[in-house]
Amino acid sequence: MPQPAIRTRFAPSPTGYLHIGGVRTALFNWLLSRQSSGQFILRIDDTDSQRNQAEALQPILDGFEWLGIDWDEGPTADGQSSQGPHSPYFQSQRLVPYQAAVKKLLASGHAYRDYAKPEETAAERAEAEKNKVEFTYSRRWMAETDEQAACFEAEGRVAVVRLKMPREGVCRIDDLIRGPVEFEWAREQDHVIQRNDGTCLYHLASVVDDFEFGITHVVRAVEHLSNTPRQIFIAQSLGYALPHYAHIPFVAEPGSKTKLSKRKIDKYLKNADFKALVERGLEIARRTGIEVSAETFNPVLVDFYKQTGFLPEAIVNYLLLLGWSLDGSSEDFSREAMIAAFSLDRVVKSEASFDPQKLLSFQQRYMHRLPEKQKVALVLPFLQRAGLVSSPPPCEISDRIRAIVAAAADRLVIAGDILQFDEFFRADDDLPWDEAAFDRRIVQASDADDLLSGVTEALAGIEPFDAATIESALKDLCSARGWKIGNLMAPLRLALTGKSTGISLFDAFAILGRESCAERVRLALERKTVRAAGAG
RNA sequence: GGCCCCUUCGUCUAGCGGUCUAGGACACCGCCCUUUCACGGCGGUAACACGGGUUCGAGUCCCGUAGGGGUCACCA
Repeated sequence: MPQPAIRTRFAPSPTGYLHIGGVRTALFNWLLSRQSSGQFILRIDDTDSQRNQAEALQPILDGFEWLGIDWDEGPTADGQSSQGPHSPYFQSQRLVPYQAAVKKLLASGHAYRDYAKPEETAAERAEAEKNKVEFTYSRRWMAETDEQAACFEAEGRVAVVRLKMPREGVCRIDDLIRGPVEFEWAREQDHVIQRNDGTCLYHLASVVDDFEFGITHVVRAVEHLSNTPRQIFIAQSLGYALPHYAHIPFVAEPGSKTKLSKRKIDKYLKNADFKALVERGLEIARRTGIEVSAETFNPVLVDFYKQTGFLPEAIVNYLLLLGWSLDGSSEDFSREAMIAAFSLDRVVKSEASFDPQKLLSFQQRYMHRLPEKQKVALVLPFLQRAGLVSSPPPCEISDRIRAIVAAAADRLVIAGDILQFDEFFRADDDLPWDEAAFDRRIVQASDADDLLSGVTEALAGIEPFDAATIESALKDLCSARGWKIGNLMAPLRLALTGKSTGISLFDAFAILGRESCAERVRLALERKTVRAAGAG
């Protein structure tokens, strides 16, 4: 039996960035629409901002595109216009239907013109606060007739439009995730729906749009649960059929239950895992010449993942499981699988905290499965941005990248990690030395000279110059000279790469080639002499 | 503060009255593999917030308490 088409929406404000929690909300909406062959709509909630909108919207659109969350109706990819049967999808361009709704509400007596000055309502609030009683607006400056309005206007007052909320009874919401939730109408305030300059506010706009766009399911974060009654009041007063509501828990801070916010980076940096991820990203950014700070470049924002070379599939899979599960053990979901399996009734009710390590483990899994060819394609732009490889890459460099990607295997977790293998793309005399390790294993090691010169001699006779042959040649060398292979590895790795850890050393030999290896060993010995003299 | 929501290992979660001496994943700790670092294999530590009910029987149902969170704008 075909399911009725579900129309869902995600409504970002153009803030200039895409928040990871927002992505999860969007993902749940998207999934729901896709499994019913319905539509997912992107609506831009910009009733408040007059700022540079296109610019602030672009990162959001780009983020969704990168993640593969596509929308059927909403802004065009460049954010300049709308596409879809209910265009436009920018709230800033929908003043006419909003004002029509306000007019209707006014006519039916569900709203009224209020001529109070902001300081007058503020004073009423303060009074209620002082007396420790619940604030209920006196409606003293309410105008229900034109006559009353004229009177207030004669005093030089200007009106806003407020909802005339019920003052008895309860509002019952049958939430698809939380079950029935009740609110007393009397505790609701006469919310402003139209400002004194004629522009409309979010709640009114949102309800009108949800109706006009034919939204069947409003799936959003729990922080909206307590303002659902006023939206229901607006919808019912306008004669709209109510959409289904589903309030999902928000994404919480690492190790906490507080809502994840991009403003509290300093706090999250105290979490070791979060900090490690940020630093890893910052290092990649530094090497690729992106000017960023932890403020604007961190795992709360989607751009971080894009810029450091995460796989969108891994992020989406991780986010799917943050607050939803199919059963106790299924973790791998392809796009098709998650569309088929997702359901609102298996959304967890409590907040889920963001865990950078678990995200990383998903990334590792997806990277592990990625065909080598795709890994190479993923990694190349990072090398180019870092200035280690030209564009387009010379043929022999492509081979080298392929070889390094293969040798790096699972050491390459995010694409930007390729920059840890920069020594393979540098000139022999341009290695970034690990000074401390070099001093300890080569300068201060009495046998380093013997070992390294021994290798230099052996190098010439290795044929073919591949990892397996090199390995057996070096092992032969060791047994001939009575060395332990373990003692040889550390100084040799340092000489060849400047580092104390990395890919298999035999692979490193083969990738660098005979001449480079010989040259690097020679340079290391030369460097040892210089440093030993300097120390003495 | 009022109202509303939430509460199983450190974290994400399974559990819809008996099969739970609570299962899986990440992390962590051992061991194996190994030239380093990873991967992998094997094993281990670790949780039902508390108190009352209901019931033959409660992680599972009900009521309290505590804790956590959200929300109370001419923001969205």
